[in-house]
Amino acid sequence: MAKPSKENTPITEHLAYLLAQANREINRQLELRLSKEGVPVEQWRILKVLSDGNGHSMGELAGAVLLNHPTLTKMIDRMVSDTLVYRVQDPGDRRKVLMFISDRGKVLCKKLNSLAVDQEEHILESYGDKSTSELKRLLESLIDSSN
Amino acid sequence: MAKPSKENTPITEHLAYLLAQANREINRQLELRLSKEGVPVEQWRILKVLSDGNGHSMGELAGAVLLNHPTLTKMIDRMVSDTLVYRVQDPGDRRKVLMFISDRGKVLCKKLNSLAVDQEEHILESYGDKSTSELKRLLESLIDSSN
DNA sequence: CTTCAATTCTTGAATATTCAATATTTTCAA
DNA sequence: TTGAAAATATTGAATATTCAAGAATTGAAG
Repeated sequence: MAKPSKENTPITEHLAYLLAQANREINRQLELRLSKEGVPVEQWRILKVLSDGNGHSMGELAGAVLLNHPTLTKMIDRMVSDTLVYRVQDPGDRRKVLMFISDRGKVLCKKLNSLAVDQEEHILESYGDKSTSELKRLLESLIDSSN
Repeated sequence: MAKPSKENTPITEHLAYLLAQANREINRQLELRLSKEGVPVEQWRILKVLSDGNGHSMGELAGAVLLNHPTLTKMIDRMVSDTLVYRVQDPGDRRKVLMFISDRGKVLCKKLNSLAVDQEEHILESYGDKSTSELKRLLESLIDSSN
């Protein structure tokens, strides 16, 4: 009888793989919806975080929208050109830049939110209410336990 | 009483976001382990899929390792240079290229598997046996329901 | 005070990914 | 059997991301 080693487990059974696959699929669907407004998912996240009206530093934003710092800087450059957001130097700490959402950004964000809600609703239909909330709960606790 | 609209749900409660966050974190951890052998996660996936010893076409591989086609081609180019895998034209359909793992690839794959198992074990410890298998189950069914 | 380390953000060069176009082979209908 | 459409993989140009270095500011120890 062979030793029951986990080393030969097919890739499709690894948690890391399942997460990547699910993420890829859901993200692809969301991308598709948001492309109606020509906006990448990351920009929607940025707008959503900023839509509390407060200023958020670049470092804070980078963490919140899951982008590393230089990538965020360049994406923000584009969004500033599109007048969706704007920079203000933090008066309390001049190393920091505070990002704010513009009026135009708010308008766009509303449209994007509704597209995103459409998707969540679509998932709820095909996947089920119960599974969805259970999955969310488990993901949250996985994220917690990883820190 | 305001209408209970979902449009203002914070980003952290969206399934798409939770998936992205969990994926990012778990992937980062795996990356860290595999970097001991200087191999990106995608290459481990490729080696693992090919380690059944059969030939796999590029299209098949691309789907299995979650890379799009041109990206895979270029990654395979590198792996061929490193003599981890090799190409054979499919005799039955000469449009296709069949990929095979080399002996060197097999040796590397073994080491990588054990690093990956380490990680899964680490997750099991901190996150729990039950949660892990429940999460896997839910992810699988989410993926199924998205097709 | 002053200087040195740490924090925050940006920049430029090196890499990697993606999109559109191309080349090759197969399929299939006329 | 021929010719057009589909399938498969690669390539090259355009974009995007990352890594390492740089500039500015703050904090804090001496």
